[in-house]
Amino acid sequence: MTQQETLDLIKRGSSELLLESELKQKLAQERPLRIKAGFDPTAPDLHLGHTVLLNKMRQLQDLGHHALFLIGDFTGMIGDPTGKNAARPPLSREQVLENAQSYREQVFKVLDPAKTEVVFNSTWMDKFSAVDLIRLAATHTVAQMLERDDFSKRYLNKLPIAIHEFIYPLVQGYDSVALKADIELGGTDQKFNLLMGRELQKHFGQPSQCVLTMPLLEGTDGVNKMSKSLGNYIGITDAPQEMFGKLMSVSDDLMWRYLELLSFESMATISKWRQEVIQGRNPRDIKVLLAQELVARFHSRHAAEQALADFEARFKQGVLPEEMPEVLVNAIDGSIGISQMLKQAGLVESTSDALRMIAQAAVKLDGERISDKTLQIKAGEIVVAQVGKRKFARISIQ
RNA sequence: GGAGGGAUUCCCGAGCGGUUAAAGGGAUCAGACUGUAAAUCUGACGGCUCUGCCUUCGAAGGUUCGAAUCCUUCUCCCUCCA
Repeated sequence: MTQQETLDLIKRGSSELLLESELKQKLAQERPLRIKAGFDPTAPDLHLGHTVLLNKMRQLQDLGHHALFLIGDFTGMIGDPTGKNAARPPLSREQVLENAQSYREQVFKVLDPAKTEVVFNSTWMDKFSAVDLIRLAATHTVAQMLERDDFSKRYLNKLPIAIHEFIYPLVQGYDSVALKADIELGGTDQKFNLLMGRELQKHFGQPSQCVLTMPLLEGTDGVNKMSKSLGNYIGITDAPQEMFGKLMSVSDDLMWRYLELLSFESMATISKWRQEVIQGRNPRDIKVLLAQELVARFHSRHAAEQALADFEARFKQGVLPEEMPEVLVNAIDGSIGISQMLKQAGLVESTSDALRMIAQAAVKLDGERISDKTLQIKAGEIVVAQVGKRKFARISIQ
């Protein structure tokens, strides 16, 4: 592969590469480059949004480079920055380690374990003294900090910015110094922090890292970036059926975006599909291909086929899914009210919610629509309950 | 240190003594329609032992027959001056 080809491969799907000329020089050294990417220790459930970045990291590993999977436990232990969101309780050492383990399990579905080093920034930050920190802070001015989009917006809108929030980018940047990173990967929203790494490396007499930003993947709502807290995510540990279903529920427009950022199909194939859809092919068919590819990647080929079959049976023919949560529910005096049962089974949020769902004709028991909200179910019975289109449970009454 | 402004249900945002579980919008959920899509239409959207009861309007007290609305103290945020 020529250097240009390598470079094109690295840039594929990315949003921005800074600076290309420096990366060329680094590549010319023909040594494994140190690829850094940082992760928050608080959200151990990886979703497809994370995999955009991880796929790129994997690609670099396949080119022979060394991945540094950084868990920001130091920053995580400080807690949530914005006073607006209810203060997030700082994580304990145990929680951090637990989360890190969970990361490992998930991340190696994408990354090559042999070429990955998992590191924690507490390793060096715990040794930082107050003086060190002040010196680090002295490298930048408030005006420079306010260049960050997030800060300037909040400043303009008269929203609070806590002092320690300024520390975050500095620490993140310093991580690059500590790790002697050659390239740092991050979402486009991370650009400021990534550039901070460049500045600080220069300040500490190191060659500056290159910065490769990846586009942010929109969540299933098609608007906001995929995130767990917004509930618009598809987790890589989601069950095959769930993953399949979530992918199928994505809008047609968003489907193309997902193909571009998540599929390993060549760009040529994807544009061919796009052409076919313009000529009348049902976009649904393409979505099936996407859903199958991803389920197969995170589970298995078999699971993907199973999920498709299940999907078709359920929604084309209205058959109940084969697998659903099994729940035990306790009756009182030999029977239980329907709303109580649904609540205990976790199909609705509250009794009131249950009553609402019944009033809205959303509840089915063994396929029969229920309209009687005072219905009692006897102990010893086993019923298949459905609320809405997607929520099912096989409930045993005790 | 001084002066002023603000905190409303998931979010934004009305309300400024009773008709207010609290307008409107967004998000969400359900039903219809479909390709479990989008768009659209309809409805729901604090909790419960549910024709009634209980708890919410930053927190705690107080005034009142009655408070999200008035008073006091406190907490937090923003702006300007120093």
